[in-house]
Amino acid sequence: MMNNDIPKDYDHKNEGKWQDKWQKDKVYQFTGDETKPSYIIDTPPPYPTGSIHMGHVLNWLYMDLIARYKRMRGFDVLFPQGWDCHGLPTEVKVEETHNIKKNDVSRDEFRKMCVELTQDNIKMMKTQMQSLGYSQDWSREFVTMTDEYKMKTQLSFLKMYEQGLIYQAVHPVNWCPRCETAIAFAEVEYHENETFLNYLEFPEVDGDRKIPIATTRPELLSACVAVTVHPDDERYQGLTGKFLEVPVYGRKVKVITDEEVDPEFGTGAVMICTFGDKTDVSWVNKYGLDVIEAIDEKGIMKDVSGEYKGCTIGECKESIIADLKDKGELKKQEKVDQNVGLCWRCKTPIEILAKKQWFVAVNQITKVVEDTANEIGWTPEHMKTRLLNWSGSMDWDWVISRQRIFATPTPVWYCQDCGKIMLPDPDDLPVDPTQDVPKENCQCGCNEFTGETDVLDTWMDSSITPMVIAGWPSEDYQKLYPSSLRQQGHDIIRTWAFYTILRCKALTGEEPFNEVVVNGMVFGDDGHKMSKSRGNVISPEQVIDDYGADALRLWAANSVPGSDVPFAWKDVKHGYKFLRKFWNAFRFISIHIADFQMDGEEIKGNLNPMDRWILSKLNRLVHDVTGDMDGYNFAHAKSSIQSFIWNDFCDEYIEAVKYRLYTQEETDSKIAAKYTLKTVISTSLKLLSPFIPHFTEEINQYIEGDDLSIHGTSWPVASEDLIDLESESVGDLGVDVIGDIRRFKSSSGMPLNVQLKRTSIYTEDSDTYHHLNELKNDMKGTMRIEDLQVSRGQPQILEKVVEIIPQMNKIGPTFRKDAPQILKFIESTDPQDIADKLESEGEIRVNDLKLTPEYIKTRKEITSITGEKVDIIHRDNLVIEIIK
RNA sequence: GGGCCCGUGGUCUAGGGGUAUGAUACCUCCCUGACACGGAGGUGAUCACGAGUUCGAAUCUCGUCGGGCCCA
Repeated sequence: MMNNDIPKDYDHKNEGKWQDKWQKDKVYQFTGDETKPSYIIDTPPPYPTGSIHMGHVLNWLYMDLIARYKRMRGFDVLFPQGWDCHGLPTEVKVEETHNIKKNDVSRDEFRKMCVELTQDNIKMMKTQMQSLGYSQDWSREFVTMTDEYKMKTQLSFLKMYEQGLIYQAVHPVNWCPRCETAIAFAEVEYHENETFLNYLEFPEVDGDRKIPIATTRPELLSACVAVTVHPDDERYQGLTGKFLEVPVYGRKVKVITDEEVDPEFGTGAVMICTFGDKTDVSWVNKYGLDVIEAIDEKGIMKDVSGEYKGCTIGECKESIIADLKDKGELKKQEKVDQNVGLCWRCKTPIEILAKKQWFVAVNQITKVVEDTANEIGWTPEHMKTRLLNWSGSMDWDWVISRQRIFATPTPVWYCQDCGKIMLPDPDDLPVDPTQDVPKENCQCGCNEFTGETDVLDTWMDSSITPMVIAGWPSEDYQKLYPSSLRQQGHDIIRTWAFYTILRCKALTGEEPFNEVVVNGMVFGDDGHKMSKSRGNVISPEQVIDDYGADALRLWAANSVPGSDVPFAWKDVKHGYKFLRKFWNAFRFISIHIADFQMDGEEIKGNLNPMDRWILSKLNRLVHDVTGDMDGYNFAHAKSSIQSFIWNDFCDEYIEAVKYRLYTQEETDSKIAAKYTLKTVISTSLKLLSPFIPHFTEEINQYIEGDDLSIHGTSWPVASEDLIDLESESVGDLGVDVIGDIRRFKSSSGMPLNVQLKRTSIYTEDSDTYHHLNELKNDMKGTMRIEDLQVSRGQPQILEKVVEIIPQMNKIGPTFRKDAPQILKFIESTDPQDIADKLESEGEIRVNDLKLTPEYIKTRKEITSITGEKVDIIHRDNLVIEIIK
């Protein structure tokens, strides 16, 4: 050890140096040579936005902790990193950056721009990830926009199509008429506004009744396919199954009933259209109603609108209301509030259009997904319930078509003559059907094809990662499949978990991962999920600049799977303080153990009581922390280590060992102290290394040199023989008595290093007496006591018992329902009388109950002092008498 | 509206039938030969509310209220 090189302060700016070294030395490389059992992490591929956020920090820290821990436990760990590239935000960003609309350039050109942007974003995020010290094996990086990956996504499409799990059908989608694209629910922004509820009348076809209908969307009259009322609504009894005539268009529509109708709203009779809102969609599905398309992709009324054909939606609405008014068919108008869905980016009201789409037949295999979910271990367990509840309530299949450009193309052509679907040969993948053509003619003889322009949902890419990282579709992918672990945030359980289990099970017949660990959300200081739109974001880089990655990691590690974590600067600062504390302790120790050679067994025979105390605690710590890591209880692991180092080791042990280190000769006691210091430091460094990899590496170089990374060492094994409750209670006694005297000095204004003339400790308990004698040197040396006496018996003072403290944990189980009698007795009797009686007779009869000393504790005070002026400290079964 | 989770000192948090753990903030004292970016002590919680089970409930049960995530 080169102690004179150790700087006075720890500098977190060195973190980068270690990160570079780890990369250079390939410390985290997966070997795959099967000399060790493998442990595979199905790392979620983030969307390359260009910057990582606190959610990533938390999510990846869990994976990194597990990866590092498993490596040290002897596993060959595969911790790859991928990027889920495809998606609308990138298309939007490219349009903004280049100031174009995507249809202004060729699909290919547009895609190229997206690829370039994504490559830049990946590069930035990769740098950020490395700056946090995450131990991914970057030689295993995967990127979903590459040909290699697209080939896999398309192959998975073909295989599921062959199995009948992918099909094409007409389906409603959210559509932005301005952007001319389908958008996901997540991309719909809801906005409150006011509109008119228009009251019309639909005459009965075979009768005289006129049914009042209230609608906010009269422009969709042409697309009206039914009228529905609540089954219990007395106003409309006897109407079910009858036909009504739609005003203006004269078409006949049936009356149906449904529980979901709110009789209080409007007239209680609702017209169902294609598609006024989401409820319309569910009714159309539920009752198999017709689909009449009145609005086209640009938001223009179609032929079925009759005279309004060619109008915009707004124009049509205006005219139709005016015309109805003229004819006297508009009975009244009423203002109502409505929640209208807008396109998140251009704020145009969205429409629901029916489009031909590709689907994954979710409903066919929900049961299989559920069974598979039950075979996977979930931490926390209740996250599985979320998934099961979700999958049980799926009523639509999964729409995988997207009307976009930057995504994996749907590998399908349509014959221009007969419309037959043509699929590519698996060997030719990946294909872009808008550019490539099928190798063979259609069965009908035609060789003209239209390529599918719709691309695939990005979840089609990212739901096969466990297979991809294992090398699928190559034959030997099963060696690395299924993954050992998937780590993910709970906000997207319903997408990633459901889709991944579904797809992997369908394609491989096996579950994708053995275990799932779910992390919570990171909250900002407003108590909400940290997000750009809420403006409560703190960037990881900001924290790393000021306090370093390790301090940030300590913040994130102070959490457990499933629980949300508030971000707080003070927690980061606290982590930083801990590093400094450890650094200083290490610097002190290094002075003393600079040339110390460990040569085990002989030293172990010479251990002092305080050595045995700290070593027992250390080994118990190793045992506990190992259990915590296995159970993913990171917060508990982290705080136990931290409190051990800070309180037990620094505040107590080091203080109690100083007097031994300051002796001139190399006594056995001094050697034992050095051995203990070095053992504690080295072992706790290893326990901490997954949490604070840079800091522990920095210190490790001073102990071991920089040839061997601490991250290549193995996890400490608890020496059960050193875990000894007796040694711990002896040491605890020493810590307590030293603490009492330290506090005494402090409260009587004495500097800690001033000598005490004489101190006597009295006890009547023979074990305590024995233990105090063992600890005599430590107490004397640590507290600078000139003359320390340990005696059996009582000091020559008068004392009074002022309180009897009932020990509920003993009284309760013994006396059960009689416990209140005991408590009442204690409360109503003079404490001194109780103590005296117990002292003289060993028991007290309370009615028929026998109260003995083990059920109580006493608190005493000195009432007067005899002889010399002394100070007295009471503690459990001993008394300390101090003469300054 | 539905599913799941959570309400513990000012703030954050541990525990999950026996009188509440720690951190932070605040106050007081102390420069002790690693660390004042440190140490010692202190103030501060009827464990969201209400009922029930029990000798005993923060803990179990039911209900109410409040919050979060996801979904409609």
